[in-house]
Amino acid sequence: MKNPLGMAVLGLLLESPLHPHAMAATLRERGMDRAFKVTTGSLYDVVRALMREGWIEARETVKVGARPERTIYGLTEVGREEFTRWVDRLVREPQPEFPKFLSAVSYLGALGPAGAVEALRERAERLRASLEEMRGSHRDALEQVPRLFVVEVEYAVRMAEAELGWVEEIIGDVESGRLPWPEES
Amino acid sequence: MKNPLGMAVLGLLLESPLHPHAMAATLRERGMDRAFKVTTGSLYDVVRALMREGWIEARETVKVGARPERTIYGLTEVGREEFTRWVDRLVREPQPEFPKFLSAVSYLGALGPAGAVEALRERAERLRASLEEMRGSHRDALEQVPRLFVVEVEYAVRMAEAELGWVEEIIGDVESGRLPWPEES
DNA sequence: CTCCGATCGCTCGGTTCCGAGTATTTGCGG
DNA sequence: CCGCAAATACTCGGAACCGAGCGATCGGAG
Repeated sequence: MKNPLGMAVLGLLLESPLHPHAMAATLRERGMDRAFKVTTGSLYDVVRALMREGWIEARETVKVGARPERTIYGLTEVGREEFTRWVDRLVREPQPEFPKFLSAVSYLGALGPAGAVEALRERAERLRASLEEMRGSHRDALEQVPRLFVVEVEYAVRMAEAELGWVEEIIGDVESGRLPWPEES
Repeated sequence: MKNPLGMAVLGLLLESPLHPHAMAATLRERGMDRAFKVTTGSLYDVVRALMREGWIEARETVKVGARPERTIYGLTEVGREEFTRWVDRLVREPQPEFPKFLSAVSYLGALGPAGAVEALRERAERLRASLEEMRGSHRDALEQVPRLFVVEVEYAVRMAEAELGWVEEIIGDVESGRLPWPEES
């Protein structure tokens, strides 16, 4: 059980039993697909895995018309406990992560001073746009639900701001010569 | 070609031809394994993929003693170009990422106010430690190589600082009641 | 009433990932 | 000079991932 999508599923079932398709739909409706990579294929794999572990159980399988059956899953007692344990662990222990931008920055030199500035400028622009959007949906959401259910957006905003700040600073450093390009390249 | 490890490989071969094992060793020596997930299995897969694309080519296969053969790979002209294109793309376009902490924070509510504070405290502690370590290795590295080759550490530090700041703030908000827990739970 | 696009709900299978295992060689403490 | 840990170099196969596809149904425009 590594896939965080499993955590999302447990979190949903905490409220009420659901069938996989409904899980995906709900997750997307609530905008949680910004925090969890929800793809149909993985979802069914994850549900199967949660079954194997005994953290969820099939409650009933309903057949409406001639459509594929829907199997409705609910949380077990163990699942309820494991869910909190899971959240707790991920909050406590920073995991080694490998964001693509970190990789790219490791080879920023390859772009040359002019190229680097140009590319960073475009990133900055895009970051500003996505920040605007996040702030908007945060405002909207706050009118519907308590702040606690929106903290993850606040976190995302904060991180994006930090990145934007850094990008802008580096642009300045390159242009002012505080970040020189060594020789060749 | 999705795996960023491929980018790392190209970046290394830019300097000189290498065999896979040496790539892994060099990557780790330089601490680049903080920016790239370097696992042996994936490495050989990635190298094979780069071959398929024609971005690298086998230069020679040497046999020393009775050890497994080492196949030494070098960059092609195409590979050199694709490398910069790759870096450029990743710098320009923020990719949707799914850090585990973001997932966890989405369900912070599940821990209850006291539990959340406790867990966040521990995270803060660990973040401070890892920041200390990063700052140290940044200082050390700066004495050996130009700043350009260490910018990715500066980025990592900046992001960790932002996260730490946010975590501390949330702890404060929970304790002061600015982030209340709605009803039950 | 009939056609078409959207929605429903899931399966399938090809890629990708990656850790455990394998087999040799070198270095070095005793 | 013996033995054992560390380094050298890669292979293998199971697991995870995920998008394309599939077959059905529903809603509503004409």
